[in-house]
Amino acid sequence: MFDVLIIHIQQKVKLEDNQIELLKSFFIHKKLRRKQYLLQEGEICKNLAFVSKGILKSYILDEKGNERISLFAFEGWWISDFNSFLNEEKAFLNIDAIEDSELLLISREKYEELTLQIPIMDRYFRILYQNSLVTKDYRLVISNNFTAEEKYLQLVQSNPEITQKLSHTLIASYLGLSPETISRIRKKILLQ
Amino acid sequence: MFDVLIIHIQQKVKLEDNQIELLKSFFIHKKLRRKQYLLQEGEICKNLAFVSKGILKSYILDEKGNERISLFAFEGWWISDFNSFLNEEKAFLNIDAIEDSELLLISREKYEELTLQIPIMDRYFRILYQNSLVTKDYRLVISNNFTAEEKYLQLVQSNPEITQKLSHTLIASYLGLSPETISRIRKKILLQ
DNA sequence: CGTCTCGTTGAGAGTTTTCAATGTAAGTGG
DNA sequence: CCACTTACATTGAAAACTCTCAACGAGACG
Repeated sequence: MFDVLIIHIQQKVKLEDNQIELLKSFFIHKKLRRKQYLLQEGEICKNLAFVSKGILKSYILDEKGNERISLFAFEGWWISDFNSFLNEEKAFLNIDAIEDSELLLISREKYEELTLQIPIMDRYFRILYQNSLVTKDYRLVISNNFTAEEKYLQLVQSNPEITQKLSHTLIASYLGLSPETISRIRKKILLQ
Repeated sequence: MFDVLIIHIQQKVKLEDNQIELLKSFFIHKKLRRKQYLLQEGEICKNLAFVSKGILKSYILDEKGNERISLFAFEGWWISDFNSFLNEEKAFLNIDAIEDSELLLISREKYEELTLQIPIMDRYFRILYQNSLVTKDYRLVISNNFTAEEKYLQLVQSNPEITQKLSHTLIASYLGLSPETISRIRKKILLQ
């Protein structure tokens, strides 16, 4: 149950056996069915979630009720409404499961306690967030400056997992494009 | 010279006096004239820079040579091409000074050493990056889903420092819009 | 005084979205 | 297992949005 998490952490920092046992005690295991919510807009995001199995997505709803996806979280990824989680403000994101999933949840208080009791977890999260920032910076540059076609091609190249496992509708939403645009781009690429 | 940095760090974690002295030894002080580069595309980004005075910007150049800004760094902010800095890959960002500035630079090796010698700096950077992720997540949602007018209004509200101190051209570039679009939005807002 | 940058405005072009229609695939309940 | 419903991908046409190009005036600076 904790294998994926422990491996993920050990790739970045070294944990002692007793630390591993202690670490496990901070988490709660949770299963999520397909389409089941982990978080809904307006709630306080109580937990940081590690995906040990499955795929989740976070998104906002636009004025017409369409999902605008901000993140896919595959196995080995963390997901939450970070602002809500850290500052106890109302979540503006929704989070739900794209397929049946399993999570390890840690609450705000436990998260704080964890980093204090196992200081090297500060290092783990520092490195995790550091890498995450690189990715987000790049996504932001792409979002602001690339055309629809460039955005799609770049995603296919840099993140095949997304384009292989997920529907075009989800991909379109993730890229901030309409499904029709994705369809037309794919057609154009195939004809070339 | 180190005041801004020390205060910034102390807001997030507690440093002992001897740690402060040790910390200072990891940094190099550097002055940058207006328009002077800190980093150019293609170089390896050797340093993480803390802005103790002034304003810097990071940007890519599009195919026509236009600057597409990814970040403004005001006093008390960090700036770098994070991917290049961490992974020693070629920088895809340029960084230069918008006005005469003063920086505190720390190299990759010193950064590593710093976190090892003063472990609480892992915590500082963890919290720093954590907050930065919240901001970037939000920027990404806006970039993908908001109209030009919504982007501008949101920036004015949430980040008045940018709209007060910087030219419309710079703001346009930061938002991924043309200067003409910003001009038209401003006109429309004034008429309302 | 001349030069350069910046902000504004107009017109036209290009890109992407929206709306509507259709066919297909997938999921659900009897 | 089949009928029904729902979701997904595609296509066309029109609308909306934003950019590009060009021109102009104002202000900063040497």
